[in-house]
Amino acid sequence: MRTITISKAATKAGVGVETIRFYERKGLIEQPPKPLDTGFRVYPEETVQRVRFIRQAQEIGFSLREIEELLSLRADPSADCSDVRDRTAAKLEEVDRKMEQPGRIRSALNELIAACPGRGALRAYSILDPINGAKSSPSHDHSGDHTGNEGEKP
Amino acid sequence: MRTITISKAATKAGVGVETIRFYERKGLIEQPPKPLDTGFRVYPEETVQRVRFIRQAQEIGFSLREIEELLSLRADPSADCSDVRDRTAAKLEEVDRKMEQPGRIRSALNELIAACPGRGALRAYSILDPINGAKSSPSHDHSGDHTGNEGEKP
DNA sequence: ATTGACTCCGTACTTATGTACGGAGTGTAG
DNA sequence: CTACACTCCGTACATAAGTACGGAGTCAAT
Repeated sequence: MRTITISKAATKAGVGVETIRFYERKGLIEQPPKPLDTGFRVYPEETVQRVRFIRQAQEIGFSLREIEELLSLRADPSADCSDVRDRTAAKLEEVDRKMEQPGRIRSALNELIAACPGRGALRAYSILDPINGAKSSPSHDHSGDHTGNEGEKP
Repeated sequence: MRTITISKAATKAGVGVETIRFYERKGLIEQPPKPLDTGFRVYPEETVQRVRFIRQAQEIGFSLREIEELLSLRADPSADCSDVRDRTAAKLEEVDRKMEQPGRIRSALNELIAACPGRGALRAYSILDPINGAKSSPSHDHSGDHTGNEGEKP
């Protein structure tokens, strides 16, 4: 198996050496073997993929703790399968929930682009409008919305 | 226009009072008028939507700074439309990029669920495998991948 | 008018996620 | 063998995003 040094792994994964060590301390990547003669870490190439996964998962709003959970999901003969399946399904729901919002933002941004160059766009138009389902009348803002979540203290 | 107090706004938006004040300091929500007699902030209901948008955008990995940019995208007669359009298009790309990764994670999770209950699953199977396009042979791992990003220092 | 909830402000504390530093050991090209 | 890059470790520093605190003013009900 080809192995690489920490700086090579870091470069390939697009992070700093310190970040690798940080993830190691956090338990996100396994302590690599450190041959006794040198004491230097040697990494399998797989580690690079792991670090890249971590960065990408972070980009879409997963915390390191959540990413650790994602990475711990494994199906192997020794695992409690129904447990793994449950936790995986939970994560799946989370991901699905995460995908809804970008969709809304996407259409809002598209509407914004569409609204912009048109000379007829007389009223101010922000990204929040399509999201909130704004009416076309700027004044007389009947904002008594019923989006649930009426947490008024008793 | 119906107005509400800070604690009501916070409750409706599902955040703490301090968070509202924090967003205000950061410029994410406009300083609401504070009538001279009382000095207490009065919020339009719209603020609640704005705060909710902020939280949702955060969930999918936007920082407060990025969210401020999103919120500043407005089409109105006084704005430089082509500029707004460009910035909006840039954000749109960013959102699209963000949506790719959850898709990959989604299928990886699904594969994991599928692989789990099957008795035939002899080899360990983690979320990284489908993402990295793992082969079925556990040993003889030819990991010389060419995912670009060869940053080897000269 | 007193009480209890709410508000103000500034400042300090906390958690997550890295980054940087410093001094010592290691490995290698010339 | 020397110079230079790379590695080790622990600790300190940095930034983002809140969260909590303390003392003082305000409001609404009793």
